[in-house]
Amino acid sequence: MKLKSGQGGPNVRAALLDAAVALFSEQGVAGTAVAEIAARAGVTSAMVHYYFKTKDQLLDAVVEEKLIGQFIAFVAGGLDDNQADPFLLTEGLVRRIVAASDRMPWLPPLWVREVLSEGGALREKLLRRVNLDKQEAFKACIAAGQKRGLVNPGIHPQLLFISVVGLTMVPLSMVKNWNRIPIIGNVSKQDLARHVVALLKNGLSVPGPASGPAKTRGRKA
Amino acid sequence: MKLKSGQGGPNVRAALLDAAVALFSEQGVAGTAVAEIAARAGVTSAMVHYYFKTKDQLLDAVVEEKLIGQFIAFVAGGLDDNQADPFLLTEGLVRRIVAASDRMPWLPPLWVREVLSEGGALREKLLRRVNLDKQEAFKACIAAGQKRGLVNPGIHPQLLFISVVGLTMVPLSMVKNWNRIPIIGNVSKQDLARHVVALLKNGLSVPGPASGPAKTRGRKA
Amino acid sequence: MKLKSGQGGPNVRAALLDAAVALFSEQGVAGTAVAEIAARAGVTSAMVHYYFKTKDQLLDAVVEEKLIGQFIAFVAGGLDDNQADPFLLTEGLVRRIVAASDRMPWLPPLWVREVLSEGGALREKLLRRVNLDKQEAFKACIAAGQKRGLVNPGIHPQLLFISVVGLTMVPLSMVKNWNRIPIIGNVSKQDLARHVVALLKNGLSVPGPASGPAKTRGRKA
Amino acid sequence: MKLKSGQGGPNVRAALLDAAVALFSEQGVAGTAVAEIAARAGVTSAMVHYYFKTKDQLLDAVVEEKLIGQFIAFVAGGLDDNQADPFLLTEGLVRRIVAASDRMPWLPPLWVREVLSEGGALREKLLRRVNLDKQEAFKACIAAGQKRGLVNPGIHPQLLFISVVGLTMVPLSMVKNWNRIPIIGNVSKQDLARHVVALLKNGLSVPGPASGPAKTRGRKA
DNA sequence: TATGAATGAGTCTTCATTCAT
DNA sequence: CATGAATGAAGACTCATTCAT
Repeated sequence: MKLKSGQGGPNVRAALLDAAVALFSEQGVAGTAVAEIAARAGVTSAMVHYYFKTKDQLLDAVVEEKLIGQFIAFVAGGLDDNQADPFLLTEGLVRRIVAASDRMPWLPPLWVREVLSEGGALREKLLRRVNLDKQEAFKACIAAGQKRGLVNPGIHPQLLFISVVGLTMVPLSMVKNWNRIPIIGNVSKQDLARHVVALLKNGLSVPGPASGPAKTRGRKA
Repeated sequence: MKLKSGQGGPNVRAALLDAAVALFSEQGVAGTAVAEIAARAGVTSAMVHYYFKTKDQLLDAVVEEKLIGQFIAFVAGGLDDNQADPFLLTEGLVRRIVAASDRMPWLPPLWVREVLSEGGALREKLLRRVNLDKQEAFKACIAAGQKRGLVNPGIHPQLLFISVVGLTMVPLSMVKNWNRIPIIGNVSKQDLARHVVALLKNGLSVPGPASGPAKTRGRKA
Repeated sequence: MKLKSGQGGPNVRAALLDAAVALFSEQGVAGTAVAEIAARAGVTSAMVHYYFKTKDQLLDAVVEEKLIGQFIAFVAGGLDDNQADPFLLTEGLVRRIVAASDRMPWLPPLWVREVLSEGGALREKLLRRVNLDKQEAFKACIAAGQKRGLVNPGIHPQLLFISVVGLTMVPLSMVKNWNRIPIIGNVSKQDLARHVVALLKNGLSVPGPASGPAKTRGRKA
Repeated sequence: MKLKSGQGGPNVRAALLDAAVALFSEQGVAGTAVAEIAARAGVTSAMVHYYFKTKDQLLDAVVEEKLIGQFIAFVAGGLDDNQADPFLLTEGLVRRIVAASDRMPWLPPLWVREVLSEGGALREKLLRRVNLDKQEAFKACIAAGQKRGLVNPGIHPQLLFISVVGLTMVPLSMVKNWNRIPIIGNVSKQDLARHVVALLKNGLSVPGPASGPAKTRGRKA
């Protein structure tokens, strides 16, 4: 795996970033030594400082190039259409996130631990850099849907985005351990996508004439 | 803040556990030095080893006494009734979790980072000790509801529990930062509870005669 | 084994000294924590300081009461007679040392490590307190024997005492491990005593008229 | 004393090993801090871990490179000849050990404290690695001598090797303090070698026609 | 007497970082 | 570009010692 001298350059930088996200995903940022990242990339820890100066700046690069440039770009890239329809937009978001976790299996654990968690090592860095327009548009789309009477008025448009994230990222971050947890057992990512889409699309829809589903089903039947 | 002698003993142990969960919640387990915990409790770091022997055993105590004894006991304690009704059961679960985060504000960030995250410092410890019967019963209740035609068949009973956790814990873990995130802005925990309950109860209900909510809105309009 | 309160007193002090020599023998002085000694005696480490003030003063007590009062007194006690005969004196010394190791099995390892070793924790303390008259007398007896033509003139009277110590204490300090060392194998303390006595008595005797023992014994016979 | 860069590397490793054996010899393994070793070699304590990873692995290196590679190799190297003659073999062993203590003055105290002592820090490590063939051959040579009627039958062949060690190592380990001990006083290593050789060669020889030297001298005179 | 609680100093070890080559 | 060597700061853990009760 070691890179031959003379070619290194950009290769090494990329290899270091890949090694970094992989290890951060498995062990967390605080639990990963710079030397481990270097070793996984087949170089010395001094090279990490050569390319990124400090561990903190390596984190900046991870945020910029991996989280924003790779993950967010991928997810946002598939949402440009259908911005009018809250249901299609939401479904698309879910499917893009699940699809992203196939290309970037390191992402969900890293995101849950270092972005979603208070005090996560990447949280502040990401918030400072990321463009929230897409989330703003998502919220607006939901809110508009509610005004048009298409969307369940009990939903908080501001909270739906984070709900989607929680519904997808948390299970995806545990994907490797699903079979170890008896309650979850044998489910696939496709099962997860279907489950979340079913829950969200039905949950977003306007409740039927009977006021509340829980209370009224009895009457219905 | 220093404790006067005569009250030490058990008090200090409890104070150390409290300090530990607070700091773990803010900085993560790996990012929290034993000395910080001690300082927050007003004692020397040697006292942490006096009461817990090692940092790892301190984590054991946190899992046993705080996560299981305090949080899980509290949440599970409120679910004994209504086990027959999937809707009431789910709503109750959500409300207990939100209520728990009032009494134990340190919990959600700690849970997201150290329990939900792969490689989280408390994950394995908790899985080894916790009793999963309640989760099993939850899954069974949902599945039974589906068989009786009361629950949305698109739902995966095995995934609903983790969905509830993701829907609640992730936003709750960011509660302190809600106002800093423009998209979320000014919402309360009560708003969150209402939102999640609305989403889940409607999402769990059986879709109306029209096949899918997303496809049918057209007709309405 | 725990002592009931109310009786403690001298019992505890003695138990602590016993525990100390046992542990020092097994783990060395530097490798033995005060708390271990206390635990072996069934009390708290604070009691060690109550009875001996500091670890260093505990060492003083070990030297005074165990090494001098117990071991040296025992060995010297058996040597009062036969001071005239170098052979009997030497044999007696060997036999007393071996006998002492039966009553005080902790002694040889402790002696080798902490008295014979340069920088041993008890070395200086012992040298400062011990009365060397007996050793002086031993040396004188050997020297006198040489002058009378009874003792091998190749022997250094000043070095014979330490030779006896080395010949006995070193093997005795390894007694527990003899069977683990294939070269030594199955020998008893009695075997050791016989071996050392044979070696010393013959070694001390005046070589035959033939110049070298190895080459000439043939001729004699 | 600090080493200028450019010569570092292997030099520092060797300097650390030298510093280690010197300090272990003076203060014992348990009594020597890693930082002391580093300081004596003119570097930081982190360098000890750079070269040896842990203190325990430093001990492994001491055993391998200093005890086995240096001392045992030196002593065994001089014994290849004369294996047939028990007297020459024994004398050679003594002289090699004494000669070794000139080149490696740190050895005898280290050997007595950490190899001969039960629970010594290097004891187990050495026993696990060392080749005991030479000792086996020594024992066999003595035993063969006995069968041929050349060697004192009172000697235990299995115990002679450890006797030689005790006779040499114990006094050698105290060499620095000889003049402080009045009984020993002013003797040189050469005196010691002569004394031990005289004692052993005569002791090994077959006792004269008179049954026992101690009992018969009376008659003689 | 005896203890539990508390501390401060010290030890081993890790790690981000630097630098000469 | 790339490395090996070196460091300083920090962290977990141990331990002799003290003291109020």
